[in-house]
This record gives sequence, C-alpha cells and structure tokens, in this order.
Amino acid sequence: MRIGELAAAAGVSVRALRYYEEQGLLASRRSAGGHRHYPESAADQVWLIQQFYAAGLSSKAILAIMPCIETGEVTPEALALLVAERDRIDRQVEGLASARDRLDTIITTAGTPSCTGHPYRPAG
Amino acid sequence: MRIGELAAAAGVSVRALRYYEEQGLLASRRSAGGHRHYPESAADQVWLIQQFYAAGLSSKAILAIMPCIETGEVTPEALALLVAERDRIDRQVEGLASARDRLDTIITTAGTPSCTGHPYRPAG
DNA sequence: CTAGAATCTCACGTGAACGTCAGATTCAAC
DNA sequence: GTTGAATCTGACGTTCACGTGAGATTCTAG
Repeated sequence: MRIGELAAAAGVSVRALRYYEEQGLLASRRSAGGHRHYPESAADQVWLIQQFYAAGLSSKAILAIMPCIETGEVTPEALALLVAERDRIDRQVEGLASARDRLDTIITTAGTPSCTGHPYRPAG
Repeated sequence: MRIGELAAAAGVSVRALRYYEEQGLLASRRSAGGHRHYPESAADQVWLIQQFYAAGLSSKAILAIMPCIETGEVTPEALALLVAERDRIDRQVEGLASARDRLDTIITTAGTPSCTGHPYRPAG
C-alpha cells in the first residue's frame, strides 16, 4: 500500500509516517520513481509505534525496542531499557491515578448541595 | 521563604517557579528590592502543579482548575474541564497499561531458557 | 497523451516547559 | 561598608513530534 493509504488505515498523518522512517522506526520499499510502498502489516506496526509514543517512550527507546518485538531476541541492554521503561510507566500510572483522584474529588464535591448549580456567587 | 529555598523544598528549578508565576499558577509577594517571597504553603502548591503537569494537563487547564482547589467553588466551565481531563486521564491510563503489558510480555519472554543470556547471535 | 491527484525532498515553523547566558541589582554576613 | 551569593529581568536556545508550504516529480484515470 502507498503512504496515503497507510496513513488513513493507521489514523496518522503522512508526515508522521515519513518521520517514523526518518527515525528508523518504519521501513519501506520504494518504487522506481521513489514512492514508498508498505505491506499490510505496516498498519499494526504504526499502531504500536503510536502506542509507545503515547506511553511516553522516545523515538530512540522505541527504536531500541522494536527489534525485540519483531525478532523476539533481547539483548541485555534492551532488556534493561525495557525494564526501566516498564517501571517508569508504573510510576507514571501511579501519578496519573493520584491526579485523577484529585480531580474526581473536586468533581464529586462540586455535586454537593451547598455548591451545585450557581457558579461562583460574587456577593452571596 | 525565598525562591531558591522553595525550589529546593519543592524539588524544581528556580526557572520553573518563575515560569509558573508567568503562567499565573503561582503568586508571590515582593520585597522592596523586587525579590520574590513565598509562604510555606507554596511548596505543596508547587507539588500539585507538578503533579498536574505530569498528568498531561496544560498550563491553561491547571490555571482554570487551581481556583477550584483553593476556594472549592466550581463554575460549570471548570466542571466540564475537570470531567474532560479526568476522562482523558482514564483513557491515558488504559493506554499506558496496554503498553506496559506489551513491554512486560517481552521482558518475561526474554526470561525464557531459549532466549536468555547471549545477545543477538549474528550467525547462530 | 495529458490533466490532475498523490508523492517526493528540502527546510523552516510550532508549542510546551523550561535551560541558559548576560548584565544589573539586591540581600545576608562579616 | 564591602564582598560574594542570591535574585532580578529580558531574551535567545533546546527538544520532540510533527505541521506546513515550496517546488519538482511520479503515478493513475480517461
């Protein structure tokens, strides 16, 4: 498939796909004229890249991890990185849960009779 | 307390504190010479700001939410924002959990006898 | 074969949350 | 009063994951 189709299929921009290739995260075959061509499996791969980006991994980290996913082979360095990122995500989830609870408390408290309805009474 | 002390107490840079003030997130009284001065409670406030930043809230969102925390008053707009951010965090946690599991699977699989030890055998 | 859509390669622009350097000023200690 | 550390106000630099033209080339449909 061509880059526009892949972009549509994966729900990302064409520019993003070129950027992934630039970072070494996504390979492509080229036509005689230089146009990129992808296999069907590329969509899943892009999905995974997006997921890792969303999880806060950098391009470099993803680059180091991707081969492990494709081949199953894990170097000690990659393993260390994997563990470090997993633990970082764990801590991030804790922080998120904490912030979430904070927001939720305010939301719930706002539902209290003494507060609901009228917004900010200047001289009440 | 002075800005350097607050920075040390809250574990952030002096520049960050000035930035928070610039964004309207953190107030300060000034000495005759123009130096910033903070109450003890500022450390907790900075902590909260950091937590919200870490949770992916923008300066603008935090700015809108902070008054609710301090006063307990919640305008309808603020409530909508609070709910939106809470839900966004929920979705983000889901994504993080998914990515985490992905990493964990690789880590665990790497502990398997057929893979442990030797890193990437070029011609094995 | 030709028009037009898609893609190509530069290469600068963006927004967020600060980092960092410069030069001037102020504060705390002696 | 004087020194040296801390703080001040700009203002430009940084990093990341792209956005956004510009201008040229390639593919596809009729």
